[in-house]
Amino acid sequence: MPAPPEAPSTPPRARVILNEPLGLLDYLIPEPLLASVLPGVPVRVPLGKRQTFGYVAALTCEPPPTGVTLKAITALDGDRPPLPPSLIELLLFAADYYAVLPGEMLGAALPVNARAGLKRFRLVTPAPTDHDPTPADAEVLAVAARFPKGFSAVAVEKAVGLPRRVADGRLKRLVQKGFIEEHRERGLAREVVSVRRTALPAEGVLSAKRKTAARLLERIPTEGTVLASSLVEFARDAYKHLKTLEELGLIERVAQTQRLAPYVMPTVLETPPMPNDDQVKVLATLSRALERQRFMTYLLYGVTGSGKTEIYLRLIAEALAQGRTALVLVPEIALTPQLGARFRARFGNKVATFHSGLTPAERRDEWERVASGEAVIGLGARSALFLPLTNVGVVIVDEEHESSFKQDETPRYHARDLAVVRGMREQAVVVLGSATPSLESSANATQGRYQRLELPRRVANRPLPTVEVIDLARSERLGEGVFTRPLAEALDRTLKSGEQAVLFLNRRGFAPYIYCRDCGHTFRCPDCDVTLTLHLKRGVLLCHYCAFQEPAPDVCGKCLSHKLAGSGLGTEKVEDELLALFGPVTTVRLDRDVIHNRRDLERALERFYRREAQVLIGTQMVTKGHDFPGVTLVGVVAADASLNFPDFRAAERTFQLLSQVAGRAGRGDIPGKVLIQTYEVEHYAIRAAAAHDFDTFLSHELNSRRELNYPPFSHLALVRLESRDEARALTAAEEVVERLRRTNAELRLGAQILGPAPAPLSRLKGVWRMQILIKAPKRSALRPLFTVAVQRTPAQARLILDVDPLSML
DNA sequence: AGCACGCCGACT
DNA sequence: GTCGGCGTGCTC
Repeated sequence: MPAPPEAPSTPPRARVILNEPLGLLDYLIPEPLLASVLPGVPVRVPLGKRQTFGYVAALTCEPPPTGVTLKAITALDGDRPPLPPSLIELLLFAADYYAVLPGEMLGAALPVNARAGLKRFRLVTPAPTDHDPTPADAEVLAVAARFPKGFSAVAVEKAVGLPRRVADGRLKRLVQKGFIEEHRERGLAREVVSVRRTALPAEGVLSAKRKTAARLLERIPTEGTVLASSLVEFARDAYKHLKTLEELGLIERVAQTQRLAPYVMPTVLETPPMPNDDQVKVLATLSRALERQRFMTYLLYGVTGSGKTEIYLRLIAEALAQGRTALVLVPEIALTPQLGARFRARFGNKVATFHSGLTPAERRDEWERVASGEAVIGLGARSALFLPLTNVGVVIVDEEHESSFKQDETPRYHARDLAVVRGMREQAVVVLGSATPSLESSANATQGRYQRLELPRRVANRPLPTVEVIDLARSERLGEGVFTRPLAEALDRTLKSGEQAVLFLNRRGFAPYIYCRDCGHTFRCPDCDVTLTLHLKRGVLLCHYCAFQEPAPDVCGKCLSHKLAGSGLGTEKVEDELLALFGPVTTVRLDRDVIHNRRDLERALERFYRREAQVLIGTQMVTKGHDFPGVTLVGVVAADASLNFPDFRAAERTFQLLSQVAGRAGRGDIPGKVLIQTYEVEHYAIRAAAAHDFDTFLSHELNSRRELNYPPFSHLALVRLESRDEARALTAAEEVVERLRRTNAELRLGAQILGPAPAPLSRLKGVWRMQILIKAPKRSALRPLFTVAVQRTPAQARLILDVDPLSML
């Protein structure tokens, strides 16, 4: 038989990644658009009966799948800038790696998350009488009743533990029946607002009362315009004050879709400090790599206070000189105004900052400044990974061990890992910096995939603090037993000499556990599988997972006995004890009880920095990179809480926590001292942290991981099934585990499939949680397992797949 | 997001 | 049989 003639060349189609939870879909390209439809170009497309938008991912000539009639692209989307094709490739890689739909990945990458629930619902009162709620209705209505201010579809999905589709369907029916009503949140203004001076302020117009407005006015140049959003950094409610200025006739608003004038940086550019010998050495290696323009990942192991930021700044300057761009990722909490200011002091308006404190409009502004090429340095938390930079020369992930780089909702990507991938695709120099690198990165360095660089000394030759471990089992305790004598005495000396101290404890509240001495009854959350924590000042028992609270009881709920006792301790009790032992000490507390947002955090840190308080008491928050020159003593009240965590990373996290908190001591001229109270004086994580000995910790921990076949010696994935109904969660989990086991056997993947078992937190917010852990010898073994796990969500349960899980609670 | 379809138990 | 109620699959 003669070979079939060459198929007539089909016109190319566009393979589009949509802003919808969908895979790639193909569209015909209308004749006039043939030349302009290229990878990265934004397009409007029909989808079912509506229009949506997406970005061209690729051009293809493949025939469409049978039974599909292709629709055509409606138009180019003129409202959006194109995405760099390399970014689209990254999204596709990530979608595959984390087993999510490409469209879900795009949703996470765009600056204003269209899915974030603009549509909200609220309960109609009184309830309509022409319908009776069916059982399915009642389930959702029960949830609705908990959100008097209104709720999103996502809230129902989470609270009821149903797949999104089911939740949506039920909500729709409830709206039809009149039980709930829909209200839309105000849409985003599409325009970018700038302001311009119109007159010089007459004497006395800006009265003393309008201090903030006056301050803002100073930031507005006499020539040209400045973005309104850029002024938010000088006054939280800048928009309000601008309105005042406008009413006074001092400025006028210029609304536009494009910015006219670049944001003028009012800060004085700083003179870079001279690098020390260690820094010079590290920089030499990094600049050589940058010059060669070949991808390499460096693990920059630099002790706390060793001057990593200066390395970053200089390396970025070199990249910019090459005409390339830079991406800098930092943990959310580390992105302080000081850090932003330090970058802007060097690079002015070339920096775009990106963090959760921005309003949606501000996020879009910063994103578009990058897309337009005006900003060439992207500095931000996790999601800054997706800033549309082109020609990236440097990728930096600071504090790379931080767990906040992993997103804890779908898509559950790890920004550090994807940053390395992005760097690879851009032939960039990637720097992962940390004083306590993660085991994964350390192992990569040991195996030669990354190159390790070191900054072993603090700047200005400041010594590392001395660390002393105090045995809680043997030491004399004072007062209620929170402080041992050595810690109390050290605190006393510090306070008397007018220096500052940091007290760290991993738990907030007063007592994490209340029980009845007569019958043993414990007070537990009705919706979660945890004990309630006593918060004495607020007079409540509080659930730290769902915010359930009830008045602190004075009788046992079961036997009515009055003999209630608290067990364990939290930051509130530490503060109490401190005041009881030392009298009037000024303190700042730093935990979620007192700190509700960035503003609170900044204010509290500022207060301590200015030495308006002598002791800083807090949870994890105190460990993160703050620099307080006055701190000479750090006390870890109890290291055990973190060590006894039911998770294979407990030792690693403890080591990191202790090292980081210890790093807060002695950053000024007086050397620092650290005291760690613990029952586990012999534990290697504690001993190594006390000795500032990362390498000993690393080899210990690697041995233990190898024995138990945990990362970096295996690849993990966690499948969780959630439902309000315990039996449904279990049945669903059993169904999934069966599919996984069969595929594992059939394809001889050699993975271990453990479970189903109740999650360590077996119930949260009324939702039961069953989980399955997959341990695979090779990454490639996971892919087919993901496919069968995700292909069909079992009835009535929510399936969550977490690739490379960081927390298994 | 919006629609088509199929299943199931209840009712004509 | 048929209908309302409900969950699921698909969208190029």
